[in-house]
Amino acid sequence: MSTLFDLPPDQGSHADLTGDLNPAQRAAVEHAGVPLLVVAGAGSGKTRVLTRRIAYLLAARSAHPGQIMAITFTNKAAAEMRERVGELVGRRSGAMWVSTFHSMCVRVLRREAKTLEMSSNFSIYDADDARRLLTLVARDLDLDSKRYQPRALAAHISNLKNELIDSESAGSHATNDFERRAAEVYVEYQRRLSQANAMDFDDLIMRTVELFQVFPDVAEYYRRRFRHVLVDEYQDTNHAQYTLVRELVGREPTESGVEPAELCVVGDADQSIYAFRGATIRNIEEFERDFPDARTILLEQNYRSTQTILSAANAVISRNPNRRDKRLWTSEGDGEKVVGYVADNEHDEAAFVAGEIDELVDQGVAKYSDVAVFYRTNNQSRVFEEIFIRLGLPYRVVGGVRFYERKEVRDALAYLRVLANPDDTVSLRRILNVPKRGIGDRAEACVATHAERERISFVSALRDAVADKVPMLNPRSRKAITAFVELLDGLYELVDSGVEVADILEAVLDRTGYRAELDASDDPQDASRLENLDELVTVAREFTESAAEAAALAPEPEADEEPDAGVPEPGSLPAFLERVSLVADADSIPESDGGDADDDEEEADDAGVVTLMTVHTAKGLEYPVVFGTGWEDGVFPHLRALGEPKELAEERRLAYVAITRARERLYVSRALVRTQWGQPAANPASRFLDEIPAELIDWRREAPSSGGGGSPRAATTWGGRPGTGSDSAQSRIASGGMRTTGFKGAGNDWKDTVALKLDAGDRVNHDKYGLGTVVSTDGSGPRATATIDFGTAGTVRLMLIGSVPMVKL
DNA sequence: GGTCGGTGACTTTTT
DNA sequence: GTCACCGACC
Repeated sequence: MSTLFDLPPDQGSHADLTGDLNPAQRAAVEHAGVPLLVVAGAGSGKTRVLTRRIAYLLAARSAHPGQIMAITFTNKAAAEMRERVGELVGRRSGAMWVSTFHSMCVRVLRREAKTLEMSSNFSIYDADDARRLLTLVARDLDLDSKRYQPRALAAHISNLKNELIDSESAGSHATNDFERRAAEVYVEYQRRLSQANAMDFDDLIMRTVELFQVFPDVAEYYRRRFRHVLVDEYQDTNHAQYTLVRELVGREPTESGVEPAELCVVGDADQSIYAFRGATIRNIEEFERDFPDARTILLEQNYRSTQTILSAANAVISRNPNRRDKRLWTSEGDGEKVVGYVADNEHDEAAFVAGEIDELVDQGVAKYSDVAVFYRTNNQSRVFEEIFIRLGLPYRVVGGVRFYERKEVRDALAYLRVLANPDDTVSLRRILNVPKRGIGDRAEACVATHAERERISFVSALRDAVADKVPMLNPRSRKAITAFVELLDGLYELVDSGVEVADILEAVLDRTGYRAELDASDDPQDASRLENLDELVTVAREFTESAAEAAALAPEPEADEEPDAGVPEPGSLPAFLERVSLVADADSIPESDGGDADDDEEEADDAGVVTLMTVHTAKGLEYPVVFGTGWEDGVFPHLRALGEPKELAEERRLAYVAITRARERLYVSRALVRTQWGQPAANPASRFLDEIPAELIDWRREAPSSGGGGSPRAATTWGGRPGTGSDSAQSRIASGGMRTTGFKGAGNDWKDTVALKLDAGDRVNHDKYGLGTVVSTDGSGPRATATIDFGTAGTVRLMLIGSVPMVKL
């Protein structure tokens, strides 16, 4: 870049890009040179900074669009960035790579397939495919499916891949029996993947890193090309993604003199909530160590929420140990207090939420679409749905089983995948007998054994079966297989003759009898399956159409840009499959601010619908009114996190995410008793509730203060000191646990110790439920629970953590 | 080869 | 409570 123009003194177009930014934002946009970390608190305008920075690179620093690579985690984020950059710089944005980690890797891998000695039309296996393959592998290795559950194996192998540990070296990293066996599974799993010409999600990243590391000239090509690398949500990167970024940027000039690219990462360690998927907060925390001359800019001014909401969020997150201090603030004033509510049970809680929404809407304070209800786990949506339906309150649940995870959709896609990649054994075996056509486990095993023995693919083995070359196969099965192979061949002909995806899909559904079977059924679920399949056909139809439109107005290819080799032709079957593999995002989230939402599927009136989702799903979104529900120890924070300081810290970040989604009004609620796993459980108040300063909360309803209907026994059995009589202290008492009024540090304080040791048969007296007998106990340490029969008061499962309002007799 | 009933486990999930 | 998987039956 010419130094002459590095610091343009006064140009109007640059001022447009930075004039309305606060000083920190402007610094982040204008920064040049050393690696830059932008620590962007919730609602601090991070997307704005990223998009402005890209536009600024073009306008003020004479960067070329083709030199820019911006990486996100979700397709939604990528699409939003692409759109907003497009608004700033116009069609030039077409030459940038703005994509997710995974699609960027797929693009590279398809281009460089030859180098890796693989075919560029590889299938992409998602978690479900991976699990199926692992089930096959584990079975073939004679592993006990209880001890070596495919889920656990999948998780372990995924972790290894995230750490860039390949199958050959996994064995030497194993520290126990499970890991040693898993390493064997890993080896065989990789072999089968490669045989199936497939990669799983984690492979996409790992193989790209490997490509860059093993072939420095390939790495140099991309390094020379991408002079600016921007990474969004940096706190969510795992080790493999981190390494990928490093390889892409480079540390020092290459032998032929290519300087490292300019790196800008944006993230917020406090919003890291995907550690369970391998994300490591270390990457953002150690950025300055990884890039020793790096610069860090903090964005703390918030443009979303009231100061009350921000203060609540700050107070909660500040309990996390070892964090970089950061305090969100706003110039917009305090706003409403947080509203708290203690419900008797989850139905009562849902009724409160529904009633409150109703009132807000009646008073004209909010529209339905302004409101979101958050919960920790998907199953908690049920009780809200029940009452919303009863009251006729329009709502929509986001998440849960997603469109592309539905069985019928996956079946249909498996057919398409087999048609695009006949070696895709997992998909082939999935549809072998779907719909039922008389090819059972036994026949499948014969074919599989034959394939293994002859070292041929599963499809070839099927053809051998037709030619009667597969031993032990009974004639009936052979006939069924012959019919199946003929069916496939008919479909292959369609593909070869260039029929468009939607029509191939229609042919699959008709010729296989899949649609006919659902048509004939009177199960209402099958009716909705049919609808989903129709929807899939529509998606395919639109995919081809929009590819055709895009081709018509595509920007001129850049001079230095050769066409991407190996990348599927737009609109084609392989392109469609790639799209649906990498975009598992069909359930669109209703817009909170109405306005620019596409109203295609808006059935309700213009007031929109209430949105229900998990806190995880809510990340990155914002709503004027937020209901945070189920704030109970054992629910949120989740039971599994209670004894683990690290997991507890992640739950607290989740609470921080939940709170900071709210713009104007925040509600937090909990239930004294909640049915979990079919049994009522009395959970204490979430410790996160205690962490919100009492003066910020307006308790609409508190727990009964004197132990409810039970005996008037004194509080001599617990270790805490008597309550101070303040609002929040009272609410703590009745919940089944008095808490200290003073705050303790995060992590392992007295709350995490078991107060009461119980065994089946013990008699107890509980302050609320009275006399009871312990039926059973479960879990240990901080997860200990006891199921207790209180006679007429019912049978209740209680947590034994912290101070329990109960004595052993 | 297909179907029914019992057993056990059960977070969160951007791709 | 519910879903997925396995083993016993038809």
